[in-house]
Amino acid sequence: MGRGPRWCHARFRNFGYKMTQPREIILDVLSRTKKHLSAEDIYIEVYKIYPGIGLTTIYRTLDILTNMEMVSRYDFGDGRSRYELISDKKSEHHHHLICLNCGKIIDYNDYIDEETKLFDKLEKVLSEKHNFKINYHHVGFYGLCDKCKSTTSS
Amino acid sequence: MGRGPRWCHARFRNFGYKMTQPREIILDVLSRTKKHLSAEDIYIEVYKIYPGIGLTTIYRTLDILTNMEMVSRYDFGDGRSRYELISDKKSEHHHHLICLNCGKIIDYNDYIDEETKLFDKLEKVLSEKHNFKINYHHVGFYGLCDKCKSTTSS
DNA sequence: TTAAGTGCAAATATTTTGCAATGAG
DNA sequence: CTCATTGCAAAATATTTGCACTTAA
Repeated sequence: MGRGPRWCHARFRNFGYKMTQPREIILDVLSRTKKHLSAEDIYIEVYKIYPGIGLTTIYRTLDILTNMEMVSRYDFGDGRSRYELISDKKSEHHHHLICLNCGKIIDYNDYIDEETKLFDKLEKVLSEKHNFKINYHHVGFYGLCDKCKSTTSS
Repeated sequence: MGRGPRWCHARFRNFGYKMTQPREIILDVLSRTKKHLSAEDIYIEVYKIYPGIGLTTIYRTLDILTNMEMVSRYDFGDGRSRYELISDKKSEHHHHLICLNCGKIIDYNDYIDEETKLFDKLEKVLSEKHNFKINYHHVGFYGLCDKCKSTTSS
């Protein structure tokens, strides 16, 4: 499935939104930098290309993209939301290890096939049972990373 | 494994903390009200028993309990952290469906056995591969609940 | 006795909102 | 043209910190 500028443009129109320069650039940043960006991370990247940008626009665009099911929004517990483009490609699907001490996030995709199989089943069962439309899922393992494990005394 | 006041008291001491009345009551609230409470939820409950309580103490105690691996901290994307006691009992283990529109959270434990089996394996592999100490994991399915699915036009 | 714990008030940090100006279609 | 979108400044929220007082051990 192609997801170029043309596809996005049409998709925006279908949802009753206009395609604008800030929105195009935000999408570009999201597609170039794959991993769990915060609103400010995105702001900084967009600013390099389009210094007129405001943080408000970042937040509002991310809301729209989440509604359009193009972006997943997740919070790893460091007090800010993180966003990623939702990918079709199996190879890009991944989950997270999150360090409770320093906030470091490690992506992994070991056993992703087995996970996918189970999750496909789960999504089907759960969405029927609870009459729930599932857009995406997240899996996170929380603990202490390499460094913090040896450092932390608390 | 018993987890009464005595067990907790000892555990606190082992970590170099003192057991205090606010902490006891917070633990009591957490054990009576199992599910994903926010700091303020907890504050309100504790206040009923101990009106001298301050929100700060709630936050500080929850930090300690997270460090002590007695509580899991999770953020469902509504801008506040949620906390639950980590349970040994398999029957209490559960995961979540989260509505992106209204924030409703549904607990489920269908296929928990299959999940558990896979996750035990994953935890072992991941913790070795990344030299990471895993305290707990969270699984969340994000989408639209029954009500919001039919209401939302956005 | 004394270091750890507490509550308050103030400080941070993130996200949201009101509003006048701008721009896409 | 017209209405959605934008950026700014201000507001709303959640969480953290400084500090003097209190308390468990």
